[in-house]
Amino acid sequence: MDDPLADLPGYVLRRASIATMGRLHRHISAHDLRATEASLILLIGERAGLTQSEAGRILGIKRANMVPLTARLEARGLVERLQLTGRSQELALTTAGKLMQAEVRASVVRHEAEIMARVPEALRPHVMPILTALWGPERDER
Amino acid sequence: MDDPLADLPGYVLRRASIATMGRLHRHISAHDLRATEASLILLIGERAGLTQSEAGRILGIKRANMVPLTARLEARGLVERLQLTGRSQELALTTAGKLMQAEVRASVVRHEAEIMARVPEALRPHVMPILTALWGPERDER
DNA sequence: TCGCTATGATATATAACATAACAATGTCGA
DNA sequence: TCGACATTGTTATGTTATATATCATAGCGA
Repeated sequence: MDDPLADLPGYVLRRASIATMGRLHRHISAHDLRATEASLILLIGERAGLTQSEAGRILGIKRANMVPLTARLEARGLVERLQLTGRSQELALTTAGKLMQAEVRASVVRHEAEIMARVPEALRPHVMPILTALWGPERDER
Repeated sequence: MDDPLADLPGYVLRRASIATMGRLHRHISAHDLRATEASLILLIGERAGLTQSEAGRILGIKRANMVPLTARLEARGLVERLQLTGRSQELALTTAGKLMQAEVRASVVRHEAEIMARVPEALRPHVMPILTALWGPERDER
């Protein structure tokens, strides 16, 4: 097919991300979870006691969009909201949630291994530094 | 904030893609174009005579979703559809479309330079090989 | 105490993607 | 040659992840 845009880093980055997300979906759809849901479960598992807004800030999800997200996970009995003060609430995994988190983590580990396997071995050490640099805030480089 | 998922290549890839798309948007919104529209204009400019379905196949956009996309660009006088045979139609840039394509290309070139500028110089040669590898085999099937 | 801000929530809009069906039109093999 | 099949463009519709604006309430700082 020979895509004439294939020499544009931004374009290829986007295509790589879409392709990778598709592969991730194949892994975690077995748990009937979406990528955002899986990321929230992993985050809460790693940092119990987070507030809903804090979690959104870390994952780059707006406060308003966190509501249906956590509501779904709560409805499935994976996450519970503990009233912290009057207005904010801690997120925590239920027992079922912790089980799910372990399974998701295993799936993700497999997925991440598959990602790295696509990259020629000599380039693998450079993957994270490059991706992190592309993510990062403005770079104050010389 | 210290994102505990920041060591997962797939997650960082997605965040990098989102951040980069946001920066691209800042560039091309000056032309009142969305990223998909810009990519289609660039593609047609580079490969005049494409069919609507062919363009969709290259860009990874379903045939059904190409309809409103090309319709918008046609309504703005940037793209025209030439009846090729009875059922398929060539896409081509109008004169205004060619002007737009040149402007978009300039914006994209600037954007791509900014992308590479984020990466430490020593790693830059590895960016495209890595991203291309992550994009995967869907691409190199002829 | 009073005003500002943060939180969770609601309603709503949009972009980008998906699927299913359809008519019209090509193509190809028997 | 012709009939079965595949392709194209299209319409309708649904889903997911975004975004914004607004609100009541609750906590904080001056």
